[in-house]
Amino acid sequence: MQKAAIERNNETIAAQLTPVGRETVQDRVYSELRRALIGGLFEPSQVLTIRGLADALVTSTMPVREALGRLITEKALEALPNRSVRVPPITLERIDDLLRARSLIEGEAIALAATRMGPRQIATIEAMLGEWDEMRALKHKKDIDREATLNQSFHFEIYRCCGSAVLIPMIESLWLQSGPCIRVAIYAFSEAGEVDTAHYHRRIVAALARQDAQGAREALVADISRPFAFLRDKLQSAAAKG
Amino acid sequence: MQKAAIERNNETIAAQLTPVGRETVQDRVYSELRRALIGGLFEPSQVLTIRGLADALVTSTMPVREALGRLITEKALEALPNRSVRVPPITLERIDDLLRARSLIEGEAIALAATRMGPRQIATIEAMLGEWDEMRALKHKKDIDREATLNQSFHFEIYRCCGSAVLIPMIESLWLQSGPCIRVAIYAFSEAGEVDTAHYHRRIVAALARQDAQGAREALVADISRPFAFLRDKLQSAAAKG
DNA sequence: ATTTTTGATTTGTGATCACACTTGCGTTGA
DNA sequence: TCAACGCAAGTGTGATCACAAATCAAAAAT
Repeated sequence: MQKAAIERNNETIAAQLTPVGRETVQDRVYSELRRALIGGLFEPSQVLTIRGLADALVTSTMPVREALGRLITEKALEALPNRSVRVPPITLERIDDLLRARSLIEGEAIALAATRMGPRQIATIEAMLGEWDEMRALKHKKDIDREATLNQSFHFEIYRCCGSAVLIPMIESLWLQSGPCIRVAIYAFSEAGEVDTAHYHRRIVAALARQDAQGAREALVADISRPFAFLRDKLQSAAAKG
Repeated sequence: MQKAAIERNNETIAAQLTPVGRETVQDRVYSELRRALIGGLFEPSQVLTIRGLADALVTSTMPVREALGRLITEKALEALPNRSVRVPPITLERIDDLLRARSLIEGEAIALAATRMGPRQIATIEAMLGEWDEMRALKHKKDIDREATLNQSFHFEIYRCCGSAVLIPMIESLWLQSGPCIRVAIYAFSEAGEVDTAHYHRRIVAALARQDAQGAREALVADISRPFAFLRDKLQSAAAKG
């Protein structure tokens, strides 16, 4: 009985191989739609059809309809009484509502993270700061997508440190809901002279580095408030006109 | 052209008829599973199968699998790597995590509601208080289900007044997640000499009646903390033994 | 006696089909 | 000219089937 030897051999193999994983089609569809939603690829009020998405994603309707159902329950999409689904329209109340919820929950998450982040984690997000500057220096025009992705990574790298398995999915849901709104604001931002986002991120990192929970919370709220405030003004002036 | 007359006739009919609604099977399955989860009919760590539930609910697998998918995304259920689904197990960290999130979000919701509830709404929840006392007086033994239902109605009647379409679904998700845990505590409660829940509810109503947002928040946190604290102790002593 | 292997059953996933409802457009009627 | 009707294309929902992976139990091997 070479049980120990076999065991040891298996462990050696396991150490060299990387798990292949078994992602379902539905998972891929869901992830793809999430990415599109957070990235603002869909416009508010846009109607989505199961067969249309299935064609676009080159699958059958089955994975798509389940993914849509999931997105509807987290309020990333909206089920109309006609049984068609659309991305929720932007309203003034919704903007304020989303900002309030995000300030509350993401504020709490970063406050928790402030007391739990070690030098290792601080270094990670500082590196992202550098990456950000670098990207800005090159000043590529179409990097608005990369900017959004980096911004997302920066925030969630912090939130992950809050140590709450309950808060993080809620934050993801909030990003999903505010994605289509935010993107509208971001586009407008880059046209109207742009503010330095990196400045806000630096304030956040500074507060986290000195473990200042309250300071981090305030810096974060300032950061996420900007696009919402911008969007709010835009909507109000549009309402005044029309 | 009797257009006006026809219009009037149609309105008369519409006033007498009640909309029939068009609830799908999937919606019914979803609601039923939600009810079971919040009510704690499923035990933590219990594994659920699609075909098993479909048989129990007397439908095909299709509506069930979509409902399960939705419940998984809101963390009411958990997808194992084996692709089977179970109700999440209770751990100490999870209990603390859930209590913190609920205090934060439901606390905010009740604080908002405190400034928005009119005499009409106050009267409604006061009536529920009376209903509660009445039920207690009869002292039916098996009314633990009704108690839970009434408790739920009481809380959500308040939350509905916070005027946030974003916070309420999150609170529902939190109840869904803590349902299985809470029920364990409630059962233990009713065996170990029970505390007067109505007392806590009265404190909440009193604070709301005088529009005391901070007082209402504190009273609410005290209310929802009890079962969690109880469960926490129970789990710790069990861990000390085992 | 313990472990491994083999085979049968169960389970989740995806595809396809049938049906009912909605929508859009062209025709018919006043 | 315009509203009402009717037909056709499109869409969501539910049922059923095929298949692969997991689970479990009995049999075989060590």
